Amino acid sequence: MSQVRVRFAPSPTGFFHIGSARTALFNWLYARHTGGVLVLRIEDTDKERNSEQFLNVIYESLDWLGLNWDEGPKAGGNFGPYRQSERSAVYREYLEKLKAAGRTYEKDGAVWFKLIGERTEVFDERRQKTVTKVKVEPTVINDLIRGRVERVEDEDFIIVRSDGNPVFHFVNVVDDIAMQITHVIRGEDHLSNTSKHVELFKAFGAPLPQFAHIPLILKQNGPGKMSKRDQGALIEEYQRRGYLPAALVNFLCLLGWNPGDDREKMPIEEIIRLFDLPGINQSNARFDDKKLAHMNMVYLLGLPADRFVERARTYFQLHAADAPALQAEAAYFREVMLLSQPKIKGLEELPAYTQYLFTEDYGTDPKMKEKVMARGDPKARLGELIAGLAALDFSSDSAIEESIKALAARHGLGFGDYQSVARLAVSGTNVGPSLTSLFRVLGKERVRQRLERLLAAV
RNA sequence: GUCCCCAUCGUCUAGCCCGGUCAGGACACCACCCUUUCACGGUGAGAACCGGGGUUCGAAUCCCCGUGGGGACGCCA
Repeated sequence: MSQVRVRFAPSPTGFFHIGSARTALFNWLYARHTGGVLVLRIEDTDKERNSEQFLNVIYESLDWLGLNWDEGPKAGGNFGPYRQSERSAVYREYLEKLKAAGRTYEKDGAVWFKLIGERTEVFDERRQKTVTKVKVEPTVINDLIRGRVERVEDEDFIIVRSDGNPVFHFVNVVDDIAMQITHVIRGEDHLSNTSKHVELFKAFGAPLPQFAHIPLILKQNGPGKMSKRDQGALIEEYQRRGYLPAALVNFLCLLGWNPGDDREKMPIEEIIRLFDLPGINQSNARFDDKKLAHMNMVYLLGLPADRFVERARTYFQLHAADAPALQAEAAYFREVMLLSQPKIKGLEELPAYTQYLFTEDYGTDPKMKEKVMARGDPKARLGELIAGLAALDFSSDSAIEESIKALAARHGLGFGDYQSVARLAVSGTNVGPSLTSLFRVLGKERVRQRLERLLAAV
């Protein structure tokens, strides 16, 4: 059995979105699973829409997701060039083959591919024009995911535009032949096109690759497939929001594929081991950002301390470069981040979640303040805390807890009686790490200042 | 409109191929527990075989027809 060769063939005409990412991912998984080769081919035959900027988005997104390619731009290979805009010579050569075989003709300045069979003129209501139908045998494709699919391709189609540029169907097939692609793994939106492609393969006398049409990702709200304009569709958005690429990849794997049991969070090596084309679902999947967010949290929770701190710092640098957090000592920054790691769902919560730990200029949640001040005698508690502060043992979380409990006991109270007002004083809010951790991290002096400031304000 | 694909909780899905399970898990939602706030976590609840025929002792599972969803029908890819 010869080596598997698959390709991911994006067109740099838009941003890189979730659907493209999953197609790339499934090709990558299959290549890695079989020990085959992943080819990256840039389909930039449409000069009007092509752009270097979009091309870089593709490279960066694949890179971020960890989907490396074995052949293609930047990687090289024996079947290049890998940008279709640089392959005109190849297309000319293949076009000559079709011409020599009598399978083309010119009309309106464009080159058409000629089907073989009896021809009749019919009026097409939808397109409001007369078209030529050709009586041909149905094209059969044995799709690895869908099984046997039969479709009749009964109209000639353009393969070279009047401006001389070849179109998608033609270059796609020519390159799959020239690059010796063995498996075509692509979105189901191409299933109907496949009959055109099969006709071309046959006209070239080339062996058919195996086809595997994967289900589409539907937009979360409203009808239809996800497009680059939809909310949450772009890969770069997740990159920007500090999502872990491993979490996104894991999530994407589970959209249309599963290991056959209940496992969800899985190391990529395990996914590669189990992944196979026939295991892919046949039905479309709706995108669910809540589940993605959950997967991201699970990965965040599982990150080793150093890696989490590193990610956190990168996030701050990207989004809050002027944040006091980045001015803080590395050890302090680390401590605050590790306090936050088990509490947050995404890195994007970090700046707001930790802001009061890096500045004295933090706001107070008015609703929270009202609530806390309305219950018990918070001013008295504040006074007691300040008076007893010098005697509190700040050496560890448990020491702080014990000494506050002791202080509370002297007044016939419990820890809880001091908690909410103390938290309000040191953080201005009611969400955050445990109070003892906040005390310890802030240190006695800053805690004193904050307690006194609140007492003075009420 | 024509052609192609698909159909299990709100969502992602297991089970289907090789008919016999209280139709399982996860996200979301709700309740309770844990708790020093907020989360995490734990327990529990509610929640699905699209409809109709057929085959069969027996159908989520096999077949047919509806219906619904999706896609394609460009000198876009």
